[in-house]
Amino acid sequence: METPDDFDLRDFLPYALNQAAEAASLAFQKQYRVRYGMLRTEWRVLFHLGRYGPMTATQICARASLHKTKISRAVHALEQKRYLTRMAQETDRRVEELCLTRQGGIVYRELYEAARSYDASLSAQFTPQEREILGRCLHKIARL
Amino acid sequence: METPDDFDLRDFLPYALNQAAEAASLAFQKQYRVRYGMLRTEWRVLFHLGRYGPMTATQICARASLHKTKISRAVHALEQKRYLTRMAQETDRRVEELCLTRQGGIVYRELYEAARSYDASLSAQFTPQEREILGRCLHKIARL
DNA sequence: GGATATTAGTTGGTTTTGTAACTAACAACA
DNA sequence: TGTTGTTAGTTACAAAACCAACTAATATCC
Repeated sequence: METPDDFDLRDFLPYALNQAAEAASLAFQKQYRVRYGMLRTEWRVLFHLGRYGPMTATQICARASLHKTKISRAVHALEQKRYLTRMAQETDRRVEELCLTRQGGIVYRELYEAARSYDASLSAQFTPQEREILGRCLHKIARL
Repeated sequence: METPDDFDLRDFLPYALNQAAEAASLAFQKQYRVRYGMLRTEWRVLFHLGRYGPMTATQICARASLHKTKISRAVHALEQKRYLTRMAQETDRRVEELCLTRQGGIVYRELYEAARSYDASLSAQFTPQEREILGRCLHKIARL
């Protein structure tokens, strides 16, 4: 039996997801990359702290499903840029609570707005129903 | 005016796309990574040659929207593994037509089947309508 | 209390990617 | 022809990601 030739690479879900993710990330990257010299992981950490409040590296790990070495380096970089500070915990001296500085907060809010409007412009490509289904499908795949 | 707090990171399309793409890729990666020691780019090049027939590196570039250095390295690696051969063109000696070997073809067909069945298992998570919309949205975003 | 295991976070070394400069072959046109 | 420009593909170097080993603090349990 021969291989049927009806399966195009573009229809392969992991491939299609990657192409779309790359295109979307690349476009948004410009916002934080050239304006603030941030890397994607740094932006994510910044976002987490800005959006959900101070937390520890491990908590970001869990929320963002990023590896702890990535977090560690991103935190270091953000610290250098004076976007966050570490606060030693007295209850457990291994842990440091991470907290945006005033400046970090300002950058966060700017990027937050940029993210919102970028998301809106992407979402505008679709009907509300499509957008809703897209979001739901992506969540589901991410959780698999 | 305060920043409205209704925009979750998980709803940010580039983020959701990345999370989903990573989850989907990671799972399928095992197929080619551990079984054949291939990288993602290598698998893509292999797929292109197997699915669409012999072609040059530049043609793969265009089809796969991969950078030529990635292709170059992937081709080299696949050559080392004896999965493809290069055929110098007489009309233009800069160009080499890339062609799967018999072994390369066998690996391709195995991975092709693995991809099909993986895709099917992912797609089974959704209704046909959802799957259709998902695919269409992803294509659209990738082309932006 | 003290040995052992766990957890938080960092560091070092290797892989992989990204970017830009490069070589070689061809094309265009004076 | 010969100068200039373009295209195919490679290579070299820098940036980033990945993985495994590490330190330091805490928890467990005898």
